[in-house]
Amino acid sequence: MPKQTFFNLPAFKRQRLVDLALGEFAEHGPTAASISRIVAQAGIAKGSLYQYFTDKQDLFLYLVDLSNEERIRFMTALRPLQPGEPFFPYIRWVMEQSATFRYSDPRYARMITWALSSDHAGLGEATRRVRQTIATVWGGLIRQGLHAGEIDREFDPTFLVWVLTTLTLDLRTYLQERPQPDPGAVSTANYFSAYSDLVRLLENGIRPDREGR
Amino acid sequence: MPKQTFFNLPAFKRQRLVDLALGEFAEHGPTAASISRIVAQAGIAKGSLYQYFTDKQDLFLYLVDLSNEERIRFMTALRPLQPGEPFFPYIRWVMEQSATFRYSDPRYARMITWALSSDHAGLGEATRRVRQTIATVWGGLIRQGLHAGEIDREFDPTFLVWVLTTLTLDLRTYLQERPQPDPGAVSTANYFSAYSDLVRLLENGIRPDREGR
Amino acid sequence: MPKQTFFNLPAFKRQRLVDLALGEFAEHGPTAASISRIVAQAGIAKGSLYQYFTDKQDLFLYLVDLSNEERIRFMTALRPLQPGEPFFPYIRWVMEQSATFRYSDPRYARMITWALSSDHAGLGEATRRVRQTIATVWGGLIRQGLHAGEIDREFDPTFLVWVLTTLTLDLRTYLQERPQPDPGAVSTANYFSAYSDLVRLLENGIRPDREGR
Amino acid sequence: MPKQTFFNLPAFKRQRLVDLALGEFAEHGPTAASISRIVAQAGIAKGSLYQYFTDKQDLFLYLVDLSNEERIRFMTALRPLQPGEPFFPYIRWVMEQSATFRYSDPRYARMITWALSSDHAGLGEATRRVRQTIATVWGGLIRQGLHAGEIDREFDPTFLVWVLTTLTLDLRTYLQERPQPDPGAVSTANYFSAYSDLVRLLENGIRPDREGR
DNA sequence: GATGAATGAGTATTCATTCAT
DNA sequence: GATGAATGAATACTCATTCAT
Repeated sequence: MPKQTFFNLPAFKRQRLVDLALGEFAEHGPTAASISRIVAQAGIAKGSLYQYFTDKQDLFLYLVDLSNEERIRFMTALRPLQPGEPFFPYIRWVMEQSATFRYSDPRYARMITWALSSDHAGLGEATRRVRQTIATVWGGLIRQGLHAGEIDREFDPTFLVWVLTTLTLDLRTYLQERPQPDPGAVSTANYFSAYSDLVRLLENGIRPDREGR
Repeated sequence: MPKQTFFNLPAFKRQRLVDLALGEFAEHGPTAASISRIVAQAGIAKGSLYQYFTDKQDLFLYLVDLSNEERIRFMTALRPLQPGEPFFPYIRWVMEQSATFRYSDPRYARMITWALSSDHAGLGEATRRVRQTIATVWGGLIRQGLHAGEIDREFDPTFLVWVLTTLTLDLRTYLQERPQPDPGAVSTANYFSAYSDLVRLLENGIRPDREGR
Repeated sequence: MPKQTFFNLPAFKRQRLVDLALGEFAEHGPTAASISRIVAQAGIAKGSLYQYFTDKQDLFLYLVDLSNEERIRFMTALRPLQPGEPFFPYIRWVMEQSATFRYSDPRYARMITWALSSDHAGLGEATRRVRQTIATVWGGLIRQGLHAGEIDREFDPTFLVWVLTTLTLDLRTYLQERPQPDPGAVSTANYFSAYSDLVRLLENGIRPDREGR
Repeated sequence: MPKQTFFNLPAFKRQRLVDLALGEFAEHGPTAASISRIVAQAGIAKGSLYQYFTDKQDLFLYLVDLSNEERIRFMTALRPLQPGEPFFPYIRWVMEQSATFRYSDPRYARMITWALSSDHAGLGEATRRVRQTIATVWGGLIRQGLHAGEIDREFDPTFLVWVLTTLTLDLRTYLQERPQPDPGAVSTANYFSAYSDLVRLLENGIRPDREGR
C-alpha cells in the first residue's frame, strides 16, 4: 500500500512514475526489475521513491492491484450481462473488451502473469488477490451461463473459469508468434479474428447438447 | 551446451546438480536465479560449476532443452497415432501422458514457460527451440485430425496449436488452486478428471458440425 | 569523466582518493590495478567509488588526464620561450621544471607511460590524448628551435619529439638505479646533474654544424 | 628456473609453449597474463605447465631471461668491436642489429620493458638481471668508446648507458606512431632511417669537442 | 517533502594452484 | 609424466535501502 505522500503528489507526476514503473516491472518481473532504472528514468531522487512506497515489494503490489482494477474496469464494469441477453454473444463482447484492454496496454496483462507466478518470496498476497478477482469476475459469468442453461452442467465451474482466464491472459503470446500481415505492430483485426475462433470453440465446446447427440 | 566435464561427472552428482539448478531456475526464472545459491546448496565450489557450463545462460538453456526433451518423451514418443484410430480418445491419452509428465515434475513445465517468455536478453534461442518442438508435436496431431476429418476446417491450425499448448502448460496452476480433497499433494485423480473436462470441451468445440446445425 | 558526485566531495576526501588510486594504477597499470584494494585503503564502500566514476576505465582515464595536466602545468605554462631568448638554455630550464614535476610525484610520469602503452583494450582514447599533449608541447618547442636556426634541419621533427619525450619520461628509472650518495631518497641535485648531461648531449647533437665540419 | 621436466620435453613442444607464453606475457604483462589462456592455446593440461614451472612467476622470469639472452645474441655476440675500428660506425652497426632483433620479434623488447617496470611484487629479481645485462653490454661499449677517445669524458658513463638503453628499447613506440608510407606493417626501412637520425644525434652529441669550440 | 551520497551484501565470472588418478 | 576436475579467493560491478541535510 503506497504511503499518503504518494497520493499527495500532483497527478501528472504520479502517473508518470506509475507508467515508468509499470514498464520496468512488466518487462523484468518483481525480482529483476530495478529501482535504480525507474528513478533514473523518472528523474526523481532515489530517496523520494521510498517516501511514496515502503519498499520494492510495496511498489510491485501496488502495480499489480492497479492492473487488476484496470482489467475489471474494461471487462464487466461497462455493461453487465442483461437478463434474457443471449450468453455467448455477450461472452464474445466481453472478450472483445478484454482484447481492447490488452491492446491498449499489454503491460497490465504481463503484471498479472507475474503476480500469478510469484507465489514465492512473500508475494503470495498478490497472487491471492489476483486469483480472487478472476474467480469473482469470470466465476460470476460462468454462474450466469449455468443458470441460463447455456452451459453444460457436466463441467466443473472452476475448470471453466480456469480455461477462460488462461486463454485470455496468454492470448498475447499467440498473437505475437502468428504470421503478421502488417508486421511490427499487433493489429486489432488479429485480435478479433482470434477471438472469433476462440468463441466458436467455447460455444460448441461447453453449451449443452440439446438434441442428445 | 554443457562442457564435456559435466557429462564425465558421476551420475548421482550430475543429477543432484541438475535437480537443484532446475529448482532454482524454475522458481526464479533465468534472470533472478542465483548461481551462488545453486552451488551453495549443491555443496560444490563456485568455480566447479563453470567447469561444467560456460555461463549462466548455458546452464539455463541446458535445463530448458532437458525439459523440452522430457516433455516429448512423455507425450508422443511412446505411441504415435495409429492409422484408423479414433482421434479424440487418442488426444485424451496424449493428455494423460502429459499429465503424468507434469505430475512427475512440475518444474519442467515452468522451465518451458520461462523459455517462452524469455525472448529478450539473448535467450531467443531457447524460445525458438521450444516453439519448434511444440509446433512439431501438437502441429502434427492437429494435421492428422484435420486429415481424418475430425477437426472443423474453419479453425486456423495455429490457433488450435496455441490453445492446446497453453492449456496443457498451465494446467498445473489450475490443479493447484483447486480445492483439494487430500490437501498437500496434487492427486493423479484430479488430473484425470480435469483432462476429461478438457477433452470434452475440445471434442465438442472443434469437431466439424456434421448435421449442419 | 568523473560524475558530479565526485566533484561535490570535500576536497580532502577527494584528494585522498585520488592519491590512493594514483598509487594503485601507477604501480600495477590499468588492468592489474584493483578497485577492491583502492576502496579498502581509502576506507570507503565499494559502491561509493561507483558513485564517483562510472567504471574502472573512467577512473583510469581521469588519472591519466590529471597527470597530463600536471605535466603541462609544470613544463610550459609558467613561461613560454621569449622572442630572442637563446634556445638551449631555455630547453634546459624546461627540463629542470620537468624534473621538479617528476620529483614532486613520479607516479604522474608512470601514469603517462601506462597510457602510452595501453593502446589495446578500449583505452586508445587515453593514448591519443597524451600523445596529442606531447606533440603540442614538445612539438611547439622543436618548431621554435628550427625557426630560430638552432636545430639542424636534417632531423625529422617527429624524431626529435620522440627523443625528448622518451628521455624525459624515463629519467626516473635512470635516477633510481644510479648509485646514490644519499640512498633512499632521490636528490634534486641528481636530477640537475643528469639534466646537464642531457642538455649537453642534445645541444651538441642537434644544433646545426656551423663551420661545415 | 624451469624444472628439469621442461628441458626433457621434445624441442618442438617446448618451443611452441615458449612461443605462446611469450605472446601472452608480452601483451598483458606479468600480472594480467593468464595461465589459462596459455594452456588452452597450447593444448596442454593445466597441471602439465606446473610440472615444468613452479608457478606463474617462474615462467615469467624464464621468458625474461630468454628475451635478455636473445638481445645479447643479436647485439654483440656476433662481432665485438675490433681494435682500431672507428667507434660510431660500429655503434650504428650494433643498433641496426638491434633493429633487426626488434623487427624479428618485438615481443622480446616488450618482455624487457615489463621486467624493468616490475620491480614490485617479488619480481625484482628480473629487473636486476636485465639491468645487469644492459650495464654489461652497453657499459662495455661505452668504456671502449671512452678508451678510444671517441666519447667526451665529461659525460657520466651510466648516463650514457641509460640514454642508449632507453632509446633502443622504446624505438618501437616511435616507429609505430610515425606516419607509415606502407601502413599495417613496420618496414625495415623506417628502422634504418630512424637509426640514422639517432646515430647522428649521438655522434655529434657525445664525441669530444676536438677544436675546443 | 525532497534529495542523493553512502552503504555493504549481492551478482556473474576468472584466477592460479593443487592433487588424485 | 600427464591429466583435468576441484577449489575458493579474487575480479568489476549493481542492488535495494538508509539517513543526514
